[in-house]
Amino acid sequence: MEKIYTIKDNKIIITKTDDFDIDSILNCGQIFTYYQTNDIFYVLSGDYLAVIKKENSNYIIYSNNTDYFVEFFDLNTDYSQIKSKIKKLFSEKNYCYDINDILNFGGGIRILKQSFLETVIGFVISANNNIKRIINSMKYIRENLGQKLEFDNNIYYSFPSLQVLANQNEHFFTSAGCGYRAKSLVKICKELQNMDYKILQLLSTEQLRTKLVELSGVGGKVADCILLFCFYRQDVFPVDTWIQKIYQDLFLYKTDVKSMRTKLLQEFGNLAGYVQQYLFYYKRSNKIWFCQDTPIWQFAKLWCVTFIKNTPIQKQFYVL
DNA sequence: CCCCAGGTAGGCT
DNA sequence: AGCCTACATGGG
Repeated sequence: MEKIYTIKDNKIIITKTDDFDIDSILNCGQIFTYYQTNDIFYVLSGDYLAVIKKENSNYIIYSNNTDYFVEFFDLNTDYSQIKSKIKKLFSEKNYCYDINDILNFGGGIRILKQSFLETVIGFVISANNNIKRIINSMKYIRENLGQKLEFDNNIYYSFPSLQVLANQNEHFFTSAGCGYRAKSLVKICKELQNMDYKILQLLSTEQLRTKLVELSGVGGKVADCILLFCFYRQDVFPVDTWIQKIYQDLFLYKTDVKSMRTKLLQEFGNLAGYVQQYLFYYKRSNKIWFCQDTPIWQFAKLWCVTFIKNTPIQKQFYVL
């Protein structure tokens, strides 16, 4: 395997940018704690900050904990190999998606290894919510409960400890813009106090999923996100509204979420997690104009229906 | 003013 | 067990 990075003076230098695109990594919906000014990206995780700049076709990652971010950005995994496996898998099927186009667009995505607490809170807030609002809520939580820290002249706030979070009432989370999820958040912080990340890590994916679903505000989809973005389990396929649309594109029929998950898992096996991210990012970019549920598709459908309605011969067969 | 957003919980049959 | 719906809140 070709190493994609080197470490020099506490900086991580990413030299192979086919497999690392910071914009895709952050905007593919797996993380809610980052921001961007001009061409500089700031990524927050727990107590640490990473500042990422592009210099001479390399990425430079400055951080107060480089080892942490090597793990966080999953830099020791060979994504080229993963992508060629996915290409091979797609070439054996006849989906209407072009895998080369998908990987051309989002091939720089990496699955992050995020902190347990932050991932759980973030994805509980994510339920029936939009990404911008989730980001704002997470920011509010940091800025009101976290510690004020500084790195390289950048002021930022750490993510609060579980103990601090568990002391908050419903009103705090409502102020954070969490809406009706505030109740679940108060509950889950207390429930998390009886859980040990180190022990959870040892469980099988199915066992761990069962445990996570027992938490307040965590259903199947959120559990799958936690399994993927925190526990780095690849044998999960979070099914959200976007994946449901993708499912129809791929298999040409609708079914319930549980069946979709089962089918997608057997379709993609231990590549499921990666495939899910590449597909999600691609679909959400609105690059797929020819498949179902896109504006062009709906326009075409409307036009066809109108045409049939207005055709005299067809009129007698038309049943509302 | 409408609709939607990385769904979930609780009450219903 | 499986379906149905309310749920806050800001942005388009």
